[in-house]
Amino acid sequence: MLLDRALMELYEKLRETYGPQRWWPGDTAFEVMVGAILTQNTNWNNVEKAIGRLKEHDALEPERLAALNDEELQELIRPTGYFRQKSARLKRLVWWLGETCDGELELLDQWPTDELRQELVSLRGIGPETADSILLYALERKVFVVDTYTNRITVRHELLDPGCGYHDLQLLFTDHLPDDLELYKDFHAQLVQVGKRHCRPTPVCDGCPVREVLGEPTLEEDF
DNA sequence: GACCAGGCACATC
DNA sequence: GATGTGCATGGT
Repeated sequence: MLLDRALMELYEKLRETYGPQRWWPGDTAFEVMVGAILTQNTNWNNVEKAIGRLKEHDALEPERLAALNDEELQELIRPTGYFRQKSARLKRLVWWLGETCDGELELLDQWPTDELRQELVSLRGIGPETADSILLYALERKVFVVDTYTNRITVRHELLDPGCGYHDLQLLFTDHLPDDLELYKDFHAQLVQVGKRHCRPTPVCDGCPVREVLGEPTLEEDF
């Protein structure tokens, strides 16, 4: 079908432009989960600072992080912004890990993806994107991650209507791409790369590789 | 100084 | 169900 081809062409173009992204950066599944929360509406540079501080304090494993009091944790993650909210979100994630697998993340391998996703989004502070990032990059589940850039790109190029929901965006990709975990991982990463450079609230169309595949965007108002 | 970042929850209409 | 607002630091 037409969309299948267009999406794969887009992916090939992006990969050719930016190279394989090897996402998610992080040494352990837990580090990936922590990063997924810390990066909410936040530049990755700031997240790296916070992760580095957590590592310095040996706090990048569930038990050690749980042992920090709120003020200590907030201070370590301060560079990411929203540090009061995010410290609570991290604490809730760690609590949940304790309840479900006693902090042994390998035990989550037994769980069906749907159930894991339901559990994750039921935690306050973990929405659809954060849950899916955790599922895809920390737990290696075949889930396509949708973010602001994915939204802008598809809407500006009229692949979907403005106002489409998270699930609609997800289906656009899962319905039209091969069932391939590594493709899901790298495609999302590529969309972020091109998004940062070209798909900002006010588009920076000059030299955008997306245009070469999907044509000129219809210039909607900023979002 | 303004704009923006790899969101989410909650209030209000 | 759509729309608006608070959360907060740091880079460009």
